[in-house]
Amino acid sequence: MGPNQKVVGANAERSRSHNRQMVLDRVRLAGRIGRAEVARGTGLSTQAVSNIIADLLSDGLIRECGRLASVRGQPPVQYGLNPAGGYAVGVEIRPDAIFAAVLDLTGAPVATSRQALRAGDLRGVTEAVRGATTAILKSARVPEERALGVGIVMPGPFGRTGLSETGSALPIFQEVAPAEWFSQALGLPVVVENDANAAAVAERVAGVARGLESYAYLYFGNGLGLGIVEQGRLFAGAFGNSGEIGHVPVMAGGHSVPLESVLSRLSVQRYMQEGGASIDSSEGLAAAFASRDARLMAWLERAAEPLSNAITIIENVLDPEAIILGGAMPDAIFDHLIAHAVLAEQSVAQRPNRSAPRLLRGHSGPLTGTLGAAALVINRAFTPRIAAAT
Amino acid sequence: MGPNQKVVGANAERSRSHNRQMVLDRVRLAGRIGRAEVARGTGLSTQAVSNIIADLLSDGLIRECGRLASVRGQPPVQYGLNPAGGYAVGVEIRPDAIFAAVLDLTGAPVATSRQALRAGDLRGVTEAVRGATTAILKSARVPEERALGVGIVMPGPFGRTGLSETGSALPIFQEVAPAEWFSQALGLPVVVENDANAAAVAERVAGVARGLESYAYLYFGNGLGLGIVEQGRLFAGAFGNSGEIGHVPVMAGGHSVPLESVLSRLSVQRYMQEGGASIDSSEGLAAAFASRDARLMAWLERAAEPLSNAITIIENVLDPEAIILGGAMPDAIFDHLIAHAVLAEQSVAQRPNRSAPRLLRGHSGPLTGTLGAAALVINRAFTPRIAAAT
DNA sequence: TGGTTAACTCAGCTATATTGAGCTATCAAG
DNA sequence: CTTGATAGCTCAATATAGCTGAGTTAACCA
Repeated sequence: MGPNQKVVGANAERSRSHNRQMVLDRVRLAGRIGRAEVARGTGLSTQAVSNIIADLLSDGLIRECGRLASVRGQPPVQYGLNPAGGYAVGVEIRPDAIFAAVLDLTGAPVATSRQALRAGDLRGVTEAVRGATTAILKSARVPEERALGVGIVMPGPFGRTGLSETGSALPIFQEVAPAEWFSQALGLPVVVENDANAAAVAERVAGVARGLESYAYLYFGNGLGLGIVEQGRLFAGAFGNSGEIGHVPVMAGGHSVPLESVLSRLSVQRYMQEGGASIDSSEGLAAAFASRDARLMAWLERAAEPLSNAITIIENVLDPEAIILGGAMPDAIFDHLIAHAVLAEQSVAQRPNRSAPRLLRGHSGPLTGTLGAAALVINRAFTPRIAAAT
Repeated sequence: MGPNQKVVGANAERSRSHNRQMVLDRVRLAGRIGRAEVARGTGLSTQAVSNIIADLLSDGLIRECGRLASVRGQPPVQYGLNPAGGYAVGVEIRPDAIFAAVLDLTGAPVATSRQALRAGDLRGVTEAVRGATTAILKSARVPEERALGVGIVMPGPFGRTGLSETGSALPIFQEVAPAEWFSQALGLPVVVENDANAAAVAERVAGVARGLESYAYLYFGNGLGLGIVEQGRLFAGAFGNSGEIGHVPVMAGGHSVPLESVLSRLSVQRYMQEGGASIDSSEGLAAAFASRDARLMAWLERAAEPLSNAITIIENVLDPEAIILGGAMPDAIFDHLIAHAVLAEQSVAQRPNRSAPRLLRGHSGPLTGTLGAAALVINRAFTPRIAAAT
């Protein structure tokens, strides 16, 4: 969240940690890989890679996975991630509940939980997060030393902004820096992001963005957010509030309205309600779509143009490899939106040699944000940086 | 341009180079600074800084600038950049001419030149760039070993895109990677970017973005581009074509048109021409503005809304510290645009504790791109990275 | 069976940062 | 004017970690 990384001087120790993470990232990306190939990919000597691999093995983060039968020479010993080598907790703070999840090192979910949030004040939220964290770690039987950290997703924007009055943000964190606060309270490393960023990272850890370096994630939460990843790094903006694409004005019905008022979870719910149908669950939406509910189809019709508009903006401003659509809506609706989006012909994205489609469907469903929160931690464990968290 | 940096393994040697650049960047940023303060700022030991400073001194990149009278203790020896320690060449390739400039290490211009471009084919352009480079280095009396590199600005988008047919790009570089090509041809390190990115970097090296880490530069060239800098790094996008904000559709006169058709140098020229006045120089525009030419004022009036629109998009999607307006137009017009832009109240940018205004005027005038090209090189010399240029 | 290739290992080397002791220059208080 | 405090700086010793080059191992191929 925000500028929480600072470029820092390199020394032997930090070099090692940087290289370790780089090797780990290679292993993750490749699935299984030999040392020599890691060396070629990282620019390190085989010897250095050997030492680091030995380290990672003894830490239990990776494991041997047989040998590759190659064409010539000694067949390389393959290494892959050890799923049980580390676990990440994800916590999503919503107005009325705390969702939690545990992922293993490969990004596979191990446990999920939900508990009501009674008190919305600082102490109440902190206690609830602490409770959820210890409970889910216990229920997933994660040994203490295998807990890599906690990712927390909470509604943005962060800090004091002109949007604070909208009530979407957690006002209790306008003054307290949430990451440090929770890290202190939980005794574990903590990453805090908004839902869109978390979802974006999750797709890279284990999802459709695997192998992508630069992409954008259009996240349908209550509002509409945009998670931006470039060269493997989250784009945070100066104050950690990038990606508020929901507030961009678009034309709808002849006048200019905020994008998220016509393209978001809340928007579809309101529209359905105006039509007489009250739907407040993903299942309800999925059912309405399955039965081709007229009101829902009308909303989809109406949403197509603003969506295309948003895509044009994202493609031209950010030049991503692909745009991922996902969040708190049913799969089928995203598939429909993707199928019916009108993609501009005149666009830098309209390149003949694309490797990924311009639009992808990401993880969807009510737990997207929670799983994304945990993915933040996994991602950080794999991201090399000669930079210290503040 | 594009993904031309690759994260690479750290070793002692690369650590040193990283630290060197970090120290140099501190010195640049501070103007004059003592070793102890550099050490505190970089996280290095004073000893390490001492060694690096000695290195930089003997390389002539920095120089002693007296001592600071501090409150207590031994007054620290101050160091500052040595302007003559290195020179950067900037080359801007336009359809009909090659502009060149030389900057010293502090970013101050030392020489500029212009020569006609006869042949627009690969060989012709290459020869012209080589000619311009050697000529201007000679005329500025830069010793060979003091030439840091060449920054080249050419119209994007780069590579094959859906926009290639628009003719704005240099088609000869659709297949050849320009940076490697010119580096080979010139025997010097080469950085290639589009005009907007170059201008953005220039403001950071010596301009209004000094001290800013995350900002966006709205560049008025023939079209309209956006240079994005986050945490001191250029945001390139997946294929080096980020920032094509000119192609984003906006409402004007009741229907949707590309932003740059109502907000760009070409747009104002066309509009004036339709009104009967043919203006094709910055001086002409400045004069028209000074005399409050009715047609120009009408254009400005018409441009205000699309500009506000663009600003809203940039602020919400990128959350910059500030947005800089600049490029190939007169100062006065930018000042007018800034004064008359309507900034959304409902924006993440509307924060109470801003340090920079939301809009700034950057360098303007016909040489903005050329000077920016040279600034790219300066910037690279100061940017620490455990990453090798490809 | 012997040659070729590539992966891997071992031991010594080197580059660089850190640590701690000690020196030096300035300011402020007595 | 002396003394103490503070901060900048230097020197020498130490530690970390990656690199190099020679040697070993395991497969394939003729």
